[in-house]
Amino acid sequence: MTLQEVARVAGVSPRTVSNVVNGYEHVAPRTREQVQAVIDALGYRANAAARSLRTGRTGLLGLVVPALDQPYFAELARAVVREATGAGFTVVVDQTDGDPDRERELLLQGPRGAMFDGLVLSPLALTARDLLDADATRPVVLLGERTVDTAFDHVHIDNVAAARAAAEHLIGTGRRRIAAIGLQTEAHTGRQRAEGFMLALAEAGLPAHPHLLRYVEAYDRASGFAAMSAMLDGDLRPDAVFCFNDMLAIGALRACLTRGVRVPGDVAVMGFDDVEEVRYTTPSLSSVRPDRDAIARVAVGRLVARVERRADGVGPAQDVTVPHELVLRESTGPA
Amino acid sequence: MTLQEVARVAGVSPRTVSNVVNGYEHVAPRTREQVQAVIDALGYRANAAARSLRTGRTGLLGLVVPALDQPYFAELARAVVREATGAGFTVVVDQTDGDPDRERELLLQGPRGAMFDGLVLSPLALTARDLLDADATRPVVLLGERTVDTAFDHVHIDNVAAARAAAEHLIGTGRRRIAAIGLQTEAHTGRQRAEGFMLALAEAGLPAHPHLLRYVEAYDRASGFAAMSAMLDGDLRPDAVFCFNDMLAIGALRACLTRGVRVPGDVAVMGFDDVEEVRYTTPSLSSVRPDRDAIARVAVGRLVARVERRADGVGPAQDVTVPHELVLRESTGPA
DNA sequence: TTGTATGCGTTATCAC
DNA sequence: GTGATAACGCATACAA
Repeated sequence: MTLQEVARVAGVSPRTVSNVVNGYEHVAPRTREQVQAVIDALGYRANAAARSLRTGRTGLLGLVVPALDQPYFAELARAVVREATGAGFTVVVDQTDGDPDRERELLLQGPRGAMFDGLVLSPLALTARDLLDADATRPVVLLGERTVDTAFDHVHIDNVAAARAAAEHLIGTGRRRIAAIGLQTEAHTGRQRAEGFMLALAEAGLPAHPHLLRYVEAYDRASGFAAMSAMLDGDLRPDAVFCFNDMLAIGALRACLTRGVRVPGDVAVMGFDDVEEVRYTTPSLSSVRPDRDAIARVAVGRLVARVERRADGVGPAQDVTVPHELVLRESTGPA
Repeated sequence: MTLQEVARVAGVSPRTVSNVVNGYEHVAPRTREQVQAVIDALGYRANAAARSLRTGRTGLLGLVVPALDQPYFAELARAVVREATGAGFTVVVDQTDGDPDRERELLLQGPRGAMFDGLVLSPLALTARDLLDADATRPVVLLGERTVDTAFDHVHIDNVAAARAAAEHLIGTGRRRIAAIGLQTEAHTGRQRAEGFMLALAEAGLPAHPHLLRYVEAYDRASGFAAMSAMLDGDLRPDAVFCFNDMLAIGALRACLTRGVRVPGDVAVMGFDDVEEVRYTTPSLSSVRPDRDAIARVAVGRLVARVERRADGVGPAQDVTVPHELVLRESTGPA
């Protein structure tokens, strides 16, 4: 079932059928009607491969995340797919498991990468070097702050300010031995949240005891559980803990309850991301809520603008900060 | 950068370059070496659209699920993406939100033209009529039991047996007023799990009190919370509740704890799906674990076999049952 | 083992 | 406003 056949049946040229299919304006209403009737009758669908070959575009956007089964990325993916669909694009989701090679390969349009018109990349392990070396031929939007002067658009929340606000809230409710779980040596996110946390402590004149600063390998429940358990088994017990994402916080919460440590009575727990799950833990978790819909909207918007070479799609890389807010629930006690 | 140019630079014909690119066997080692060198030097990458147009295949598999931010589907998606990647395919994930029209549309043709070589579809609202009418031109694997004689492969667990085993376990620990949350009038999954539940009750000579049989609109935490709350506010309090998925169970758990109802002391709670999340609730949730990896492996395997027209990829539709197991944790008390 | 030539289905460039 | 026709880049039937 090709455009040619439709043209033959409708008694017009392929050109005219193409015009109808693509909603070209200058087609006689009567002609359009007749052609459309034939299209419907024959159930004709344009061949995506042929169209791509001809136009050089695929209608595919890539979304690259560390892992789809992490609730934050699953929720983000949902939002991105919705946005892209609205803009007439289809989303291909790729998982990297934080493998730098895979992230790099996708950034540089490896085997699969060549297929996309554009890419939303949530890098976990990409270095400044990678970003500077990257000479991508297609538009790329990076999620996360712009740490180095690249040609890529960036979309992010203000992680430093968000973490600082979270820590300030804990301090404001009278907590004094405040711990942090989720520090990382490399990853930008972990470093920025640590920075905000430290700023709040310094500002309040509180010490940052090494025992209360916990590095983790991964931002998952198991790591949060392990880190909190280790902390509770030590001599210096925190009276509050700020976890750099919700999964860590859920693991930490479980560690507390398992040991009979009351939350928020003995320890206040604060998470980050505000995934759906934290509303249903017991106690429910306070968290920092990035405006996920805004992230998806802006990221897809920038990408589509560049792919379609719209007026707002040319020019230098943009750096967009979207809002976040502190969501207070039971785990941090009454304000 | 086309295959033609590579051929010109290498001083061979396009045919030879194509042979090298596609790993065709009968190429002189020396020729292969030289051509490969040119390919590397020029950074040549085959044009996916042209290849698709020529071969009629895209290397894309579609995965259609109700919603990516439901943990079960996120975890399933992750497994499917991993399997497909291993088989040299890329996965496009689509969400239907349980919209029958979208499911039907995707079953029949997929978005943006028939871009997929095959489809894994997890239907929520598709009717027998839809499946019988469907005259898909591409291979489709349906997740969920084969309720009507279609031409599609099916992959599923034995929902009736699984639900029955779960209920039997609750009965075996001495519970007598056993409730179920998650009944549905249409969806097959809900009906099959209800059937298994009822069988276990009947077998034990226990009544199925209407107050303890809860229908829900959606399989999410909020619905579980609402259903359990309503039940606890009534006169007949259950001493156990079997929720037809983990999200319902998490909502139910939260409802119990909010009201001071002890779990598992006053009420035992059992979930279904065994998503990562239920290991970290307090108390941790017992659940039925479908072998998700097996589901993904079989589904992608069947699909790829048919797409590649392998020996095991022809012939009538297959119906594959994969294993499940009961995972006992704190919420159902000691066995 | 490798070269030549053709066509996949579409859109775009020219005419009319 | 519409028709004829030429690419787009690749894989393969057929030839050599």
